[in-house]
Amino acid sequence: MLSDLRQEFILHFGEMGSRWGINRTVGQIYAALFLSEEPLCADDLVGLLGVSRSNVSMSLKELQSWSLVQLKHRPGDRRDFFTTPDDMWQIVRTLVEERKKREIDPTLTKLRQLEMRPGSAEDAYAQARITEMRELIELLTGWYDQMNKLETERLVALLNMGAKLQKFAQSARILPKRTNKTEN
Amino acid sequence: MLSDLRQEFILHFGEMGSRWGINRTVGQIYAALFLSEEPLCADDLVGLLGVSRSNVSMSLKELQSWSLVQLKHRPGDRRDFFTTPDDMWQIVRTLVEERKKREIDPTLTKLRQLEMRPGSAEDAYAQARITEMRELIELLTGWYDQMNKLETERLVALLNMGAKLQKFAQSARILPKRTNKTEN
DNA sequence: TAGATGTTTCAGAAAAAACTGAAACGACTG
DNA sequence: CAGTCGTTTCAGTTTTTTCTGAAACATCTA
Repeated sequence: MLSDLRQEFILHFGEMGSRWGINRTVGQIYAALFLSEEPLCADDLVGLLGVSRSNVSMSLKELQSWSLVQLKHRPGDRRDFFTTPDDMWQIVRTLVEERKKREIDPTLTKLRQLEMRPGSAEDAYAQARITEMRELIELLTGWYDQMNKLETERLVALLNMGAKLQKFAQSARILPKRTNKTEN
Repeated sequence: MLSDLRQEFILHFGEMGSRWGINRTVGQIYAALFLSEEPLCADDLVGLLGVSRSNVSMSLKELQSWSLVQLKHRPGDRRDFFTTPDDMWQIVRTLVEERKKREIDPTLTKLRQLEMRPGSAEDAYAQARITEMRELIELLTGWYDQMNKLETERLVALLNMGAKLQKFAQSARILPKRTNKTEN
């Protein structure tokens, strides 16, 4: 039912899953869908992966909440079929977007909240460190938002231009660090 | 011993840890070190976090394997003290580097290996998909390697130039896709 | 070398996460 | 409405991961 090639790919993503925050079955289901030209339904996955029906159901729900799978329907068939988007770039964008939402945004919120706190003297260093972290994250996410606006073609072109981009960076004027002093 | 502010930060990173592949104690220890102006020793952390000595020991080892903490020694004191690097950028670089090593590189290896396989007809689609994934990952990591070469100052300047970078991308010539045909 | 101080290891306990089967549910269909 | 087909939920079990305390180890010091 499943060629060695696909088997191996699927198992790899199952294992890999645990290094991310993803559980094995979710990883395997995603991998199976990714490699399948045809949409698959829950029972297909049960057969392919040998896990329980309910596990498949839960895992698909999880994948849907990540917007990583698409629901398809066949005319005259009540079952839900699933695929991954054809466009790999779309997949990457979704993945980054969702991870940002779940991993970065809550942290940013927390950091801002801690920063606001009227700080006792003993916390001066900690608060400075928190600010530093917040600023860095904002810089990175802000930049990411910019990149995300580009259409895929331009983005690919940009990524392909590693060397040229380096040159561009050379020309970038480095702004003096902002200090607390009011400099005139 | 631990102000509310720091307490909260530490707990947040403990929770957050699980969304990454990191366990709670590891996250908490890292957070505690991050906020501490002074290096801390294992027993300090036991006191601060209320976990067992051996847990702290294991977790510190884990953090060391990630190169996320630095060992310090005080003259005339046999104990190991730990800090996080002062430079946030260094932290980010390390983090990305290590995650790449653990999460991307093994996958890339596996993908290449599967791609080489003499493909049976039924695997044609799967293999095409694998190639697509491999190429995309290579593009992204290749680009990352370029960025990683920049000194921090230039990198920051570049990141701060979101808008300008967009314009730059506009000007980027979009190269025609490479095909198998030998074009003259 | 005996003792003091600090770190690491490891087998088992505790906690958390993943998974299952069975039952509930929902929505069409004759 | 009764039956069919498919999905979802959930209490309980299994598996995995994390954590602990005790013992082993290592190094310095009197």
